[in-house]
Amino acid sequence: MAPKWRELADKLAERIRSGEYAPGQQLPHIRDLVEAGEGSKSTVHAAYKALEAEGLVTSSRGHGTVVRQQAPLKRLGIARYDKAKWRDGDEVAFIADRVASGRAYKRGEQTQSVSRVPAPAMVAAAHGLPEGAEVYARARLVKEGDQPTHTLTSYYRPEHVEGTRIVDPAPGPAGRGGGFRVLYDAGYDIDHMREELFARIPTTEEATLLQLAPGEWVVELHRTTYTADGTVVEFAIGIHAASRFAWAYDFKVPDSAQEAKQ
Amino acid sequence: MAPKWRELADKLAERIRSGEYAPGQQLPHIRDLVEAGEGSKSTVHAAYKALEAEGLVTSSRGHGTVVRQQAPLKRLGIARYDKAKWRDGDEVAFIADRVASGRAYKRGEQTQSVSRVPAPAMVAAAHGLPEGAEVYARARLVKEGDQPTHTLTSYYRPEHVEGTRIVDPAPGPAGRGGGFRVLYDAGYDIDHMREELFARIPTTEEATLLQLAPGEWVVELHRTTYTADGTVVEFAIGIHAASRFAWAYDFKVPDSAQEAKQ
DNA sequence: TAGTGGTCTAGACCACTTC
DNA sequence: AAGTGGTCTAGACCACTAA
Repeated sequence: MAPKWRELADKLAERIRSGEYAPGQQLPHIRDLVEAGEGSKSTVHAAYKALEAEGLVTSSRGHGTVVRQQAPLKRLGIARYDKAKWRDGDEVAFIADRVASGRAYKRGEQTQSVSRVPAPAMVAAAHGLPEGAEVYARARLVKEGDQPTHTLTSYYRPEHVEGTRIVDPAPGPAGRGGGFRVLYDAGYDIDHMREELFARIPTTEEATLLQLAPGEWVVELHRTTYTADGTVVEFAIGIHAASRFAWAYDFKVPDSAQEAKQ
Repeated sequence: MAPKWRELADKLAERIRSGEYAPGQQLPHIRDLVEAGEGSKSTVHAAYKALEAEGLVTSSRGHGTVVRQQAPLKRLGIARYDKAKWRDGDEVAFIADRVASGRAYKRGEQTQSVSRVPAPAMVAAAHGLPEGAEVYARARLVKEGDQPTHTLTSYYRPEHVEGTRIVDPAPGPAGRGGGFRVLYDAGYDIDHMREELFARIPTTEEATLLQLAPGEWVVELHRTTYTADGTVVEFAIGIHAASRFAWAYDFKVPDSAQEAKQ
């Protein structure tokens, strides 16, 4: 026998999924359900809290409890890094994504700050630097309208970017074409990348910054960008609201026996 | 001012992270903390429930509340599909992963069932079949010792696998070399793949099957496998406990302008 | 001011495990 | 039987929002 609060939560969840309670619509008030004999206030509240943790509703004092509308997944493929976009045109990679998905770019959807900092251990390892060596950190918070979707912090070696637009802490994308274009103009043509991703529980700062629903996880993405000779020119860490993104990768099936013959 | 239960949870979380409460160790009993003036039983319980949702502890009736030990992340790179492993040797891809990570393969760590079913919409789309067309589904539950880590269900077109070992519902990997080897022997040499992944809340069945901690998310992976001529020979859906895996991908930066010239 | 969700208490009782 | 976490209640009070 499942607990009473769990049964109530499941009943409401079922009605939400069936569309009986539509996105944006108010759920019954807690006190009404108490009145209706669904349990004490604590019990009904526990059910509502479970629904909130499951991402189905959001509650706020004074307002009530409303069914969340799920933003559609944003699909990220490696095509978002297409050189044609940032080298030949003047789109920034992440803006190109938006154009492709039919959303207009709005000013102010990205805030940026640049600073010179001692490299955290992971950054130092990626760049092959001693821990604590100084690097430039370019931190962005990207929004979709009012809603923050992810942070992205790029770390550069000073000798690669000193004197370029990247170091200029003006807001907005790092000039025409973004960071890759700046590196390109400085003689560092990016060639290949490695992305590593995993999901985890957000820190409280991340939960606040990204306005995460209670219980929502984040996906942390590590991107290492290389030139053709294997030099690391950028290491970036992104923190994404887990419910808003999907990633896709295409690759050849490796064959180490074949490579050995060549 | 944060709620009392939140403050208590944060205090305990801090002690866990600092190592004061080591993995496997018991946390103070709820009634003891009530005695110590940390609040009423409900309040202390709320704090413990939050810690459980955050994956820091597990509680069970009769036993108590102990600090969880986090299994280390298992890193999945595309090297796990290396043809040399399953074509020339007799390792199955997922077993090769374990060998690489120093874990021994134990019999019974994978359960398998094969059935002929109408294709779900997503599977039909991937295979280019009409919805409801029949396909073979090979479902596995993979464990690490006693702990389930992920499910993986492969869908094949009947004409590709009819009469092969794949259709034989015997337990264990699909014979020497696994599913890819069987396809290879049947004349379908796999060439490239597409993987798509996203995080979501588990269904209640998944939470039970994978023994997920309350609040833990899953990562759903869609793998489409092609031969050189673009034929889809396998579409697989994996459900992973989100806290246990990391994925890595290496790729060239695309350049559509360059490709157009070629 | 009235109405919303959120917190907290004290205590009863339940479910499960160990002795 | 004793001890653990989990559920539930009734009611008081708090924090926030809207009219």
